[in-house]
Amino acid sequence: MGEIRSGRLAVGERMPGELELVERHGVSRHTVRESLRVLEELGLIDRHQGLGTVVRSRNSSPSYVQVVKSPGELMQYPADSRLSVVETEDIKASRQLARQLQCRSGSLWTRIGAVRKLKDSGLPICWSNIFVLPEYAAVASKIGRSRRPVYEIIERSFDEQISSVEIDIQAGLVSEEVAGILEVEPGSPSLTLIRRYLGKGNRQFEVSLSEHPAERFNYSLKLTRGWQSGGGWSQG
Amino acid sequence: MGEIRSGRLAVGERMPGELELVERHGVSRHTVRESLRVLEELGLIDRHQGLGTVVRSRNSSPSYVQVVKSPGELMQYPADSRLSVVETEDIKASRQLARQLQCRSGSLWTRIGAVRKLKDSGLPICWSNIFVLPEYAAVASKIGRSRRPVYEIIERSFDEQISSVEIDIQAGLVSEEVAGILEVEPGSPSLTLIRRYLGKGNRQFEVSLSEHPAERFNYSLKLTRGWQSGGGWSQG
DNA sequence: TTTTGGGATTTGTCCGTACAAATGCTATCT
DNA sequence: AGATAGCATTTGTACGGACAAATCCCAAAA
Repeated sequence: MGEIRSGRLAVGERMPGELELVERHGVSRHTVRESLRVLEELGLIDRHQGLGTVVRSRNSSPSYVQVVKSPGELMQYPADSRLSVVETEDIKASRQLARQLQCRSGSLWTRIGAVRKLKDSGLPICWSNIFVLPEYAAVASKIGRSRRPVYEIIERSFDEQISSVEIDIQAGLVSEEVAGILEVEPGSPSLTLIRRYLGKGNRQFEVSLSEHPAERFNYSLKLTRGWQSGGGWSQG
Repeated sequence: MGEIRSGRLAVGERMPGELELVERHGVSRHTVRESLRVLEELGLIDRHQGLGTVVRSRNSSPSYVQVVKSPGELMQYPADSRLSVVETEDIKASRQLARQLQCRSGSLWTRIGAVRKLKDSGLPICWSNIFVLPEYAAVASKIGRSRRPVYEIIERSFDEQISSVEIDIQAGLVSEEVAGILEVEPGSPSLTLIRRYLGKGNRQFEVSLSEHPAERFNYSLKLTRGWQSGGGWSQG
């Protein structure tokens, strides 16, 4: 019933209108519309009132997805570890820092220097430079009071909601500055994570630069095979 | 219009039938059915012909997803780089190696040692120990002949299909053994990726241990907010 | 020449009808 | 008591109709 095929049309081309498909296939408009709805949900077509239906893609594609319940899961720190603030300051991003933060040179941030330690042993597992928008500077006083990640404290304290997270992972050597805080030798290997949190309007509201002694932290991810169907996804 | 709420019913309970909802809300059956279809696609209800509609869940949950078209995108190497085989051998996994490969101690693998270099300058960007099942050992002769990743060569050459990929990321220092091949000082920082590829029946068929000089490689990922809807996902 | 308004076309929303398929319950038969 | 058939209920599929909203094109007016 109403087997609609877009195989003969190029991507970007206009499909026959609903009423033409009704005539052509000898089915009701209801049936045509139902078939088109499925195709749209599969991401194969775009439908526009007044304009018509355009081919978007010839086939739906398999993909691979990693899914986490919350960005907090991305941090992968032990539950019995705590972040405590060491220092804060208001800064203007230098060109070099702007490159790391992926923001405009000269833009204003509040920097919060903090160390994360295991609760029982006091072993430090990371040193973080957390940059937040100045309008969120008050978050500094709440860090360490709860186990919530910083971004989440911001979400709850201000009118903000995460839309995406970007993470860069690099290897390096612990500098003299940070070696004492982390209780390691300067020059020992470290894993650095730069996490950029984007909120409403895709505005970047927090960037965390976290350096971890190599033997105290590593990072894992898992992706499973899934299928894209027009703005939606199914896991295989 | 046909605002259907399942808030008052427990999971597992039967919802009012379509015709009852028609009466109750004073809309047509078409409208009721459309609303129920959306709820079903969100995974909140299960509908059964002759039986009725059952509540499956109270809410759909937000999540965060990273989506890539193929596991090849995960490798993040420059397009103009090539992998070339240096050595291969059949091995039995020691206890230490088994821990890294996450396989049984004593299990058999074919190890393929290979270096990845930039094509033009010949600059080495990574040293890989690639472990494949012995039945896939013949893949070694195909590496370097095409730009396809190893797992994909295996997929195409044998009856295998990826179901998931697991990646561990660690920092360390380049050893004497590998320093010459990578043309860096021993003890300089490196980023190591352990990639485990699982195929049919979730059987692990390839594990790659790849070590990169820190300044020649880093790793990025991006997750965006999405919604789970009963076996499917939508990006926010 | 540019702008505006009207008409044609197309998809979107909601109404109604009819019949089929699936499920469960009850009554009757063996 | 167990099996079978019929009926009621419920969802599934497809038909048709009417009107609204969005888009584009063309002709007329400024």
